[in-house]
Amino acid sequence: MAEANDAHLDAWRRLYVAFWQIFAAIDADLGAAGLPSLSWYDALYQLYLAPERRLRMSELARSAMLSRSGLTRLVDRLEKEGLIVRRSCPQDRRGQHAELTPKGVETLRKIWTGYRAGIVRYFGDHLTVTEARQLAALIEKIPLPQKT
Amino acid sequence: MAEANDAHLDAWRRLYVAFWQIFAAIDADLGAAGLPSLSWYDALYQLYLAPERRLRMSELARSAMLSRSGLTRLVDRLEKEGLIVRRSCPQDRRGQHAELTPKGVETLRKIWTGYRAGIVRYFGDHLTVTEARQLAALIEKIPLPQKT
DNA sequence: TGTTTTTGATTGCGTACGCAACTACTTTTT
DNA sequence: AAAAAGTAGTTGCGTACGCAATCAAAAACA
Repeated sequence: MAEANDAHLDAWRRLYVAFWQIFAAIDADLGAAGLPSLSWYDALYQLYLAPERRLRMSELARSAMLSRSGLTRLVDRLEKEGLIVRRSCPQDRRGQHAELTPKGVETLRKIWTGYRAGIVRYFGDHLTVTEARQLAALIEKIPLPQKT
Repeated sequence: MAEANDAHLDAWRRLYVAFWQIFAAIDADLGAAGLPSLSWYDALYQLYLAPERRLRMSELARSAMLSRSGLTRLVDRLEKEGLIVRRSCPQDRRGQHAELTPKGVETLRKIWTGYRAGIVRYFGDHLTVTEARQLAALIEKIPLPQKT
């Protein structure tokens, strides 16, 4: 294990504060614009990326960074709004697919418009393209923690 | 407003995913070690930094990035554990100070031990000192959002 | 000075989340 | 094939949070 250098701790602390503030500012702007929050975006976006725009509940939970029970409730809310539908999975009768509806795609686009504006305003505007690439490259050096 | 360049959006997305995963991993390790979570650390640490180790409730709410009501409840829990005490403020009889107790300092140190280990493990170990400084410098370019 | 407005903190209420227990189904074992 | 173990998703319960309403005290104003 490397030494717990001050430079690392300092970098983490700055990142921590900046991230939370930016995140909160973006989410607040979305709310003020009458748009759903980022947890909805994350789930809808993962479905949008998936083949046939559907995922098993557990897969979606992992990619949306939620517990399984948390995801069940989030899917309940999304389904109540007609943004997704549950479909029982033919291969495994225990399983469910969450599938994006056309209305869900439309909502995803609306959220993205506001989300992108927030990213630009609170983050992108303050970095050049080169700096953004440098930042991305630094982040890429950090492996995602393994769930143990 | 600058153009919403792909490099910026890409950098944000990587930062977003990495931050959440690291944060969740650290918090999970703290929980597994029987230590309080990072919201406690944040509040206790802000008090630790403050002159006479006390702050007005509103000040603490801002620096701990919580709503006032959220902070009231957090302070309730911390006070119940004896980590802080409320003291009514002589200058303003509406006001309260939250003041760190010796037990609070001790708990802060315990959390920091685990927190630092998590930062090292999930973040610091994957960057050189130079890279950590570069990352900190990039983050510093981004101003904290103004509360509007 | 008395009244209105503002401010600091708390409380009621609703929302979102995780953990552990549960149900239903599948896979493995014997 | 029957029993045991494992897995997918949901539900009960407890926790943490924000918003809006509230109360007490201070500040601004008349």
